[in-house]
Amino acid sequence: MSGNLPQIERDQPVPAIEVERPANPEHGDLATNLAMKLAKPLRRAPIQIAQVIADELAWEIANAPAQSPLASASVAAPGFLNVRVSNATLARTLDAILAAPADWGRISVVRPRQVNVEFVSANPTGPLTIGNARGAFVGDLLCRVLEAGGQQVTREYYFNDAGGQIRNLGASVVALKRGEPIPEDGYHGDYVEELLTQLPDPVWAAANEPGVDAADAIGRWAAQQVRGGIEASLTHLGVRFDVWKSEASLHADGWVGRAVEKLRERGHVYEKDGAIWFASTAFGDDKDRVIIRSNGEPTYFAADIGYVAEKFSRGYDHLIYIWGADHHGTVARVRNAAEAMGFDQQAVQMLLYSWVRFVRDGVEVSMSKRAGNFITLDELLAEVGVDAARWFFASRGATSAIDFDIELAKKQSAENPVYYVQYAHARIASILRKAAEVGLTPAATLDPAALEGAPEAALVRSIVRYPEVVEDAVLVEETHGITAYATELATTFHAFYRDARVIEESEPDRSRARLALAEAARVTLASALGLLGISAPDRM
RNA sequence: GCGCCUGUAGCUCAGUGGAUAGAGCGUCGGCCUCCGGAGCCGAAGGUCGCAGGUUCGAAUCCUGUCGGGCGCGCCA
Repeated sequence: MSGNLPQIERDQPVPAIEVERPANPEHGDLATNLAMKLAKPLRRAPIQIAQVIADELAWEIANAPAQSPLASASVAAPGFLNVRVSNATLARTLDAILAAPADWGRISVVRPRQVNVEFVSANPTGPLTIGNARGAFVGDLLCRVLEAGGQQVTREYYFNDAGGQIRNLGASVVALKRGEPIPEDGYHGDYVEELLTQLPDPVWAAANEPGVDAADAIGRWAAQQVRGGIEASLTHLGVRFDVWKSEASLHADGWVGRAVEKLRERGHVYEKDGAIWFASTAFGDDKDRVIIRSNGEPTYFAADIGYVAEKFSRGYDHLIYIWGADHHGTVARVRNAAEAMGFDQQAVQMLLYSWVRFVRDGVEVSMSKRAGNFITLDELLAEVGVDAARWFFASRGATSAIDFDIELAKKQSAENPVYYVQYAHARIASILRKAAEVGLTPAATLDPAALEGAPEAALVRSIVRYPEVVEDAVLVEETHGITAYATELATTFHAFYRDARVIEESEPDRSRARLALAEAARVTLASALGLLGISAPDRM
């Protein structure tokens, strides 16, 4: 464009320009605000700049159509440059999808990292409840998105199986066993009675040996039982953890002590009122934090600090914590402690998911694990189904506060959008089966002319957008763009199905081209659902 | 009091400076001689909490303000 437009002065900052998909397809396949951004540095009207570029592109398309991926370029007020992609380009993309379906949607990795994602991390004092649900789904979905972006992800679960809570759980079981009332701080859920029925005689006998603290011993046994149940629940919803880390082991293996020592060496701790404090304010925190109590016991925060060091010792480039919004007060101190130990604070990040307000017929469900009135995660999944629950959480941003009406979810389960998407997938699978019966298979090489029809043009444009959707999801580390896209692609396919008859034995060429489009749509739906951990059934 | 999050259609939620603010559910009205009707088409429904500001352009950025949630332990 040097001949028609002035040069940008050397000291002028070059503005960031964007290329995007117009909301209105009539505007073209891609649009850019380039001309509007250049208006100021070039001192020209945006519409004029856009026209010069559009003319140049049009000249290229006319003179060397085989070299240009575009079919046309046009200008719209106040200075948008809109282009249309050629059918040949689209046809080649479809060929590539069918040739290597597993690679479709895979994006190029900029910088592969080892990432540790810690989530759920509920202590084994009872089964997982619906209160733990969002953390489980948000964490798993984040891991899937990170993996889609090429990161090496470790899913980690942190728990305390030795603290006062565990002892209280043990005391509750002991009381039931002895026919005594459950103590003040004890647990009352049905699962406590179940634990009692599972309690093996030898364990009970050993707990009652002289000199043994029965509540403590039974608590340790119960925690193990409960943890097994938690693992089973998580497996059921499709989340497997690579590492289960016990808080007690951090102390036993010396990580906590060494971390405190490290902070001391670097001059970030001091003593006051008989306790040892971490000077968190030096890193911008509101107040300093106790790490060793005046009675010599380390705080929970001390274990956190040791855990950071322990995690980094395993070679991770990045630590991510999935926490409920109520933990935001602890974010700064943990990151500050990491920095104080010499780690990069940027390498320690917390994703705070907002609270889910569980509602039944418009009335909030109040829960207390201790009092025993709670809904377990297993019960929720039994009511609404794993796929529907996954979709529910995947389609909402992690930080938005949301309502979950259980009755509504049950009522809507048959009309849940997840089934709409799965139905589209099953429908395509059925068409392909039927086509194969009459000897029709998807075309391996698509004729660009086959994409000229309106139904084909709309469907192919929806399909080829998929990698951008994945890239966006990786970038923002959220999944709701994927659910929205999958819904849109399903809608586009249903419209295609209505307008374009796929199986037509009298017109095998057109039929095979449409089968190729249908198959590409199916591959894309399966990939999008798979990314979310949701099944893509061939029949429903 | 201080800090973080949040306010978009009847409901649940998208929209990370661009064109006419979208989806699902719900409501109303249509569509089965034909590849799966768990589908399709159409309609109604919005002062983007409010008020200023920045910008060619603001739901989006800034300031103020009102409402909602959460956090401010030698608890875990």
